[in-house]
Amino acid sequence: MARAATTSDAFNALAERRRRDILSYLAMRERSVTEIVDAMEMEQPSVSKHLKVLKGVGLVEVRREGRQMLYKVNAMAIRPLHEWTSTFERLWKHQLLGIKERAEANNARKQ
Amino acid sequence: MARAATTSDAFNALAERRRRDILSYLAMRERSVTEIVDAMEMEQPSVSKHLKVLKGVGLVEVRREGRQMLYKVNAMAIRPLHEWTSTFERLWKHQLLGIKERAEANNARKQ
DNA sequence: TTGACATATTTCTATATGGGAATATATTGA
DNA sequence: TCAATATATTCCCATATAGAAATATGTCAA
Repeated sequence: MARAATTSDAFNALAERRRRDILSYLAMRERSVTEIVDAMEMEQPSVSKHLKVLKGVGLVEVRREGRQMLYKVNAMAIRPLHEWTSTFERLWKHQLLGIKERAEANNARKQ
Repeated sequence: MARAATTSDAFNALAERRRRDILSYLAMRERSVTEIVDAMEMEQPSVSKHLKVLKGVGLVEVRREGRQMLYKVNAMAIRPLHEWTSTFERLWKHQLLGIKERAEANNARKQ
């Protein structure tokens, strides 16, 4: 078997940096494909293909306005990622606390 | 160009479901490869390869104990994902609020 | 040293990609 | 109807998988 399809879920779709960049750009507001192309400095066909993947997993929504296609983020689709990572939050906070404590113990020794 | 390597960053490494499962399992505590194999119901070589990818991006750490290799999560490496998704939190909360308001307006109309 | 156990690596293969280039489709205004 | 604008699709190709199978490496205990 090969890697899971980019369109299989949000995790796979967002593995690609360019698609995360596009989503971040869309976070401000709805944008046309041309606006995305200009902002991202990518070829238009590439942008269209990335948008297709994002749409495939429900990360963006589209509506037509004349000849333009206006894309916007569907933030709800990002929640599964946020929630999965949140289950580890306790762990890294614990890690950070350990680092802080060791640093303070070090400082005390140096005084 | 093809897809970015699974080892290029945490986003790519975690796109694979099996690797997320392994990390979730390790969230409880340090585990040997055999324990992971038994829990995940995967072939041992597959587990070793997934662990190699996870280690490659710093998502796990290993230490040897006799003939066993004990793997544990490095939760810090998950933070970039958490933080990236957090930038959209405001948006989905806004979405949820909208859904709630529409539901309430609907209820009021039906009374 | 040898055998058993634990883990890692190699080889193979089908498959899906991302980008580039070219082209197709859709919509508008004249 | 036609040209211009906006977007999508197709074709090509180098590349990196994940899993299966076989094998290699490392460590201990007797």
